[in-house]
Amino acid sequence: MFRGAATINIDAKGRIAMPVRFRDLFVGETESSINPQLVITIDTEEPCLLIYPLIEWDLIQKKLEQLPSFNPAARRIQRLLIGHATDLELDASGRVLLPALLREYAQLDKKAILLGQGKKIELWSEPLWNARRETYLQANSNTEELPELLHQLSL
Amino acid sequence: MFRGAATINIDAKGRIAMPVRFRDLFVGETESSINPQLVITIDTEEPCLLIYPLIEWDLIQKKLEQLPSFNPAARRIQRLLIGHATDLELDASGRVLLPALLREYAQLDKKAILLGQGKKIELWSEPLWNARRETYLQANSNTEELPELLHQLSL
DNA sequence: TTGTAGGTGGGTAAAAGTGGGGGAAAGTGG
DNA sequence: CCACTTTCCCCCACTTTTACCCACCTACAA
Repeated sequence: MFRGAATINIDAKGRIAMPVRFRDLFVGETESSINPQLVITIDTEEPCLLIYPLIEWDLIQKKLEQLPSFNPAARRIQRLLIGHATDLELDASGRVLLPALLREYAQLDKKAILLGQGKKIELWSEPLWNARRETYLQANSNTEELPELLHQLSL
Repeated sequence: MFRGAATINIDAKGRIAMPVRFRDLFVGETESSINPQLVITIDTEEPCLLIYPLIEWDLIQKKLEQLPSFNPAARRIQRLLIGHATDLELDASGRVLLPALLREYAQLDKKAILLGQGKKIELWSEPLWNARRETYLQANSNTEELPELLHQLSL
C-alpha cells in the first residue's frame, strides 16, 4: 500500500530514481524478468502521471476493457488511460526512464513529487503539485459536497 | 486509547521523543519489525499533524481508498491525507525523525505539544496550540449551533 | 548520595539519491 | 544489406541523508 510524499529530481536523461520504500511494492511476479515491473499512464483529470505495479494495472485494464464500447465517456477513458499506459522496468539502481510524451503531459522538468496513493503512485511536477495542494488546503471541506461515505468517516 | 497533553522539544535534527506513556500504544504487530510503528500525516483543517499507530492507520487508509475516484472532494481528502502519510519507527531511545515537509506544514520548530485524542495523537507547535486553545475557551458553546447529537450528550 | 529511567545532544558509518561516461542495441536512410 | 545516428541501459563515482549508537544531563526515588 503506497502512501506519503517524496521529492525527487529528474536527471538530464529524463530518469527518476524510485525511493527505496516504494520499490518493494513493485516486485515483478513474472518469471520472464527479475526487475520490478510497473506501468505508467496519465491521469485524465489532472496534469499528473499514475504509476501502478504491473499486477495492479492488469486488473484495472481488464475492468476498463469491460466498459461498454458504444458509450462515448467510456471510450474516452479507455483511449486516454490504456492508450498512454507504458510498461517500464526499474534498472539495477532502481531508476526508470520516463517516456518523453508523458513527461511533457505532466510538465515535468527538474523537480518532481511522488505521492503514494494506495494502489498507485502519482507523479507531479513540483510547482504544479504545490499549487494544487494550496487550493486543496484553502478549500475547507465543503461538507455539502461530500459524498455520504465521507460523513461516516471518523479519523 | 490516547489522552492528555505533553510538552516536548524538537531537537536540531527535527526529532521528537515519544513520551513513555504513549509508547506502548504503538507496539508493532508486524513480524518484520520489533520497534513500535506509527504513521504521521497532516490535519486537513488545522495546521497540526496526526499520529496513528500503524494498525489504526491501515484501517483508515482502506476506508479512504474505497471512496469514488472521480469525486473531487474524495480525491482531495485522499491526496492530502494519504499523500502526506509517512511511516515512522521509534528508534532505540523512543524517538522519531519528523519529515521536513510535515514539520514545515505544522510550523514546528523548538517547542511542541502532543495531544492525546483517542485513536490518534495530535502534534501542535506550542504557540499555535496556545492560540487555538484561547479561542476555544473564549467561545463558550453556542448551544443553538450544536448538532442534535451533542444535545443528547451528558458529561 | 547514589541508582535508575526518561529525556537530550551529537558523531559516524551505511544507505539512499544524484550525475554522467561509454558501450550496446535499436532505429533510420541510402 | 550495410553504415550511421540516436536512444537507452549498465556501471561507476560522488554527495547527501538518515539510522544507529554512545554519552551526558536531569529528576525523582531509594
